Order: sequence, then C-alpha cells, then structure tokens
Amino acid sequence: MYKIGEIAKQAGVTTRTLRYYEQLGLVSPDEITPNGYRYYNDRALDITKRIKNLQHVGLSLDEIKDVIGLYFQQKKELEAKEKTVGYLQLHLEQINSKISLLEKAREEIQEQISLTQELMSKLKSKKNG
Amino acid sequence: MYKIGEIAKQAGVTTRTLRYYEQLGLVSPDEITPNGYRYYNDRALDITKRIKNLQHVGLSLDEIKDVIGLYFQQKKELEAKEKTVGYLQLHLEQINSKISLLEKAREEIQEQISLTQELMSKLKSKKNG
DNA sequence: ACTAACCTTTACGTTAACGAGAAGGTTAAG
DNA sequence: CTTAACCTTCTCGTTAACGTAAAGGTTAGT
Repeated sequence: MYKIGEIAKQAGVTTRTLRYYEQLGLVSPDEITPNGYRYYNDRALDITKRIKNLQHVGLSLDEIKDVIGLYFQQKKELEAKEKTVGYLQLHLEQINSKISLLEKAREEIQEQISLTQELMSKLKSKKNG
Repeated sequence: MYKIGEIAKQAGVTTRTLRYYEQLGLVSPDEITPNGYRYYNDRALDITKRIKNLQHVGLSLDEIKDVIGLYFQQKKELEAKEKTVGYLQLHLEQINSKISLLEKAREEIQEQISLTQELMSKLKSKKNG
C-alpha cells in the first residue's frame, strides 16, 4: 500500500492530479483511512501510467474514462462481455487511425529530411568543386 | 483563391479557428483585400489539414507551430538547412515515440479482446452443454 | 516529544483553444 | 437594386486539466 505521494512520484504526476482523476472516476485508492489518507495498490499505479500514455497520444480524460476500465475489467456476465468487446474494438479502431496519421506524418518528415540532405550535399559539392 | 468560409469547410474547421491560427502565426491568407477579406490558396488548405492531424495525435498548437513550417520550408542557405534537418529529426523522434505508445496500447487491447472472446466461448459451450 | 515531511479539504487562479454574439460592411445571384 | 449569404473586428464566455496557496491534521524518525 502506497500513499498518494509515492504513487504520484512513480507515475510522474502530482498529487493534485491523482485527486482530480479520482474525482473524475478514473483512479481510486484501494482504501481511505479514517483520517482521510488515501492508500493505493500497484494496479492504481498501472492505471495512472496508462492514463498518462493515452493522454499523451491525444485522448481526453473523458474519452479515457470510457475505455480505461476495458483494459482490466473482468465481469462475469456474458452480456457484459459482448459489450466490452464491442467497445474495445471501437477503441482499437480509434488507436489504429491515430497510428495511420502518425505513420503518414513520419513518411512525410523522412522524405523532407532526405530531400533537404540531398540539396545540402549538392550545395557542398558546388562549394568544394 | 478561396475565401475563409471555403477553406474552413474544406478543412473541417470554423472561420474562427482559421483566424485564431492566423493570430498564432500558423496559417496566413495569401492576400488580404483592402476591405479586410482574407483570400487563401491550396497550400493554406493543406497546412490547415496537417495542423488538425497533428493536433489530433496530441500535439499542442504551440508544438505544431515549431514544426509545421518544416514540412514545406525551402530556404536556400546551407546553415538554415542543417538546422532544419535537426528539428525534423527531433520531430521524427517525437512522432516515433507516440507511435510506440499507440502500438503498445494496440497490443494490449487486442490481447484483452481475444482473452475476453475466449472466456465468452467457454461460457457459451457451458450453456449449450 | 519534537519536527520535517508527509497528508487533508477548500477554493480561487491559469492556460489553451476556441464558441458565440453584436454591430456592421461586401458580394453575387436574380 | 435588393437581399441572402457572405465577410469584418471586438469582446466576453467556456471547458479541460490541472496549479497554487491557505489552514490545518498525521506520521515517522531521532
């Protein structure tokens, strides 16, 4: 069991952020002692890191809230599972489209790099020859 | 030459957004007539679309401002080119790290999907005898 | 038992990226 | 030459995702 500061440090966020996430229903402490202290387990740390990653690639906390549970959830009812798979597939498509955009950007950047380098070598050979 | 509304429509943004981008130095009209009307060319449309894409994968307008010019820039001086290549490579690394995150997320999602589907088929076979 | 380093809630502040009107000028088709 | 559909600047409002005290309680090491 870790106190909030420990989790914050490990995950690279502030304690304020963790309380904010809790308020949004994203990550909750495993236990809250009578004095109000929050105690977290490793899973909370894992979730927090995932949130950060998804946020970093352009998802809002609101979107993340819709999917973060799907990474772990283990409900027992068949019906629930069918829904879960549906949501996961939607999420997967979203991820894939982002990957496509980034790969396209990557190609363009690489092309621009080699194009520029080519021009540079021409300039240099002119200078030297 | 297109008026602002036309560009906005094509790029899927509002006119307000285009003026805001102009204010940040991201996209500028090709010409502004004496009455203040903005007229854009195809390149502005292209840039605007790129901005949207980069934004969609998690870059802020501030970060985009630093790199958007690199996708097009054709300055003549050798020194300028060397700098440009440097910036492009940094940008490329940034893009690559985002791709890695997304690919990792993708794997996890796929794993969770097949895991869930496996459990589902077990549930069904139980149900059916 | 002291004290530094934690933790709590409450609440106001901030930045980014626009949205939404007001008040008025311009253009293009009929 | 009218009028709908554009365009302009200006300004105030909004949402997300926290930051930053303030005022005080808790814990852990010495």
